Amino acid sequence: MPELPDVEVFKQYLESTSLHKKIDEIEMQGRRLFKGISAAQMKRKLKGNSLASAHRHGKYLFIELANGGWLVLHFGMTGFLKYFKDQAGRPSHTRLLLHFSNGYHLAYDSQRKLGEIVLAADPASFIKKKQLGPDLFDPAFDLTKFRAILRKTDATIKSTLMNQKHMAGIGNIYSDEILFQAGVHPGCKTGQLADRVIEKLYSEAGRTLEKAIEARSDPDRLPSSFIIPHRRSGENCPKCKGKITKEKIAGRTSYFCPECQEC
DNA sequence: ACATTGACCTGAGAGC
DNA sequence: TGCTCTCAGGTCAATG
Repeated sequence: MPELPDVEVFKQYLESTSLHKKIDEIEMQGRRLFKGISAAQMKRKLKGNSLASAHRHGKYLFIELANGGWLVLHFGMTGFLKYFKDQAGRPSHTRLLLHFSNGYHLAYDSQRKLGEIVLAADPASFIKKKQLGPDLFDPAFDLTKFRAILRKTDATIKSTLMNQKHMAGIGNIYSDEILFQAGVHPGCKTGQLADRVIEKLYSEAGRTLEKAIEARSDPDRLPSSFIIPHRRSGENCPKCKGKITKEKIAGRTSYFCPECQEC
């Protein structure tokens, strides 16, 4: 689930529920999610502290701590946040739980433990260490920069869009959507894309991600012109009514319309 | 430089 | 119903 639009929704959710509340206690489960941090360290840092602000870069959520430092969350394939009051609301694979003094709780849940929870001095140093490319919504990430990335590589367009070192935020689902909206086949090599196709990809990437955030990244709320709600092979393409095809491209299952998408 | 594969984890859904 | 198999929206390392 958690690609750029999902994490943006998590960020807004956290901002509207969990800022500026005193953390009385924390719970941790799933050792390997907390890379290089012991439970004691995490507790020392968070207990008595509060969350001051949130920032997103690609698929990472950075949470500023009132007393300095940042909590960094990555959601892997199955992570999400939940703010709740009663125990009944506690999600079943809670890995990090913050107990606030107002009686509410914030849970980071991840069934498959493929995410990451760490502490960082600040977002910039973490982004540098991870070698993440620019966030898709960074104002400095303009068409010129996008074109330069596509011109210096010759991989499939799908893998280039998903490569977090080139640009941060796009995963398997939304790469399929962007390519569908732009009418580009996921297996095209970047070297064979015309300038005008690159422009189209750039504008559709921004538009698609914006629409996804508006729809809270919920497939049921996405425009019916999107391929995501029809992401099953054999379903009809929302544009041409042809059949949607499933194929493994760039190592990931890709859905596309062979009629509408070409190189 | 790029593609492919498997590993990391757990559970849902398909197929029998 | 119950079992087994396959697959899943992410990332990383090893291999060709």
